[in-house]
Amino acid sequence: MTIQINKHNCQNELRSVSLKVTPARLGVLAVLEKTDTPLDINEVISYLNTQNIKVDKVTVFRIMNVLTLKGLAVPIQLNEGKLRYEHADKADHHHFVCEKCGAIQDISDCNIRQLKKDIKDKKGLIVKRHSLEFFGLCKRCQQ
Amino acid sequence: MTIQINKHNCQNELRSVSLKVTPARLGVLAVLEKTDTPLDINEVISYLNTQNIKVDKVTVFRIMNVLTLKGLAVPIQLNEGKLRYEHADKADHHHFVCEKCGAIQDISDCNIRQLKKDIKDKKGLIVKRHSLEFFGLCKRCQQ
DNA sequence: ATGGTTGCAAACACTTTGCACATGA
DNA sequence: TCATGTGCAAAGTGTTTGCAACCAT
Repeated sequence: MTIQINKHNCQNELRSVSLKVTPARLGVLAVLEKTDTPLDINEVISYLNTQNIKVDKVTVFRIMNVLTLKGLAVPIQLNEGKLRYEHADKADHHHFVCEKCGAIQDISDCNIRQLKKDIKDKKGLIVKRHSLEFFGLCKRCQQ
Repeated sequence: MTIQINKHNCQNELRSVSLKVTPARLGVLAVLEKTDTPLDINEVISYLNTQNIKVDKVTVFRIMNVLTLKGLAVPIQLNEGKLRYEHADKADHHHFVCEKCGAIQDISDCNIRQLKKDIKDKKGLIVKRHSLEFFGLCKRCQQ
């Protein structure tokens, strides 16, 4: 049931940006939708495999690029030397990365609007997007 | 004259963290000190070449790693798929990257302290460092 | 003298590209 | 049907590793 609904949503998302509906794209959108932490390419592929969707890594890279281009996915970088991706609908927050165990959790509500305004007023720069990531120790790793 | 002073400083910096003083390391520290924008490995090598310091790329990577480990340099990532480095003494600010021309400029005073405190109080996470980068259009590219 | 440092070759991880084949609309 | 999407091979880029030779202390 839920799967049907999600699948339906994903189809509409793809059609809304003039992309053809394929199993690989549906799977990628579905996992981005159902997952809370940003995923890297290998994690996406693992998920697709559990769903019996067989995709080449290159294809996933291409899907991520086109989803990013169309605004359905957002790439983020957590200083790992690789990109992770989130569903665009969830991308209005930031992340906390535990430096010890690598756990990633969301930090919402960064209230950075004022800062952007200052940058425009004082420096004349137009900020279109920003990245803000925190690194430290999660609860468990503090002990 | 200035060069002498800088060289002297760099030597002291290296000794203060128990690193041997070598031409390559002196050159790297010098360029990090004299440059305002964060540099990638190739830019560092180009500079070293202008100073007639011949170094292998691998060596520069190793120097960057050890300087980072010792706290003399700070790596930053501007969503380019590669690292840039700054001298640690200049690393208490953030950056603005023009999405059109690629120009990088400093944004100081991010006043993010309150945000860190909130994260600790509300979520119990200890933030040791953060990255905050802005992307948009610089003055010239707005026209 | 000797342990840290470097150069070179090779490997590694992530990502992109070219091209022929396959597939969705 | 036909533009678009995919798989496979290969290449590109950034980075790390192994090892022998080198050099700062």
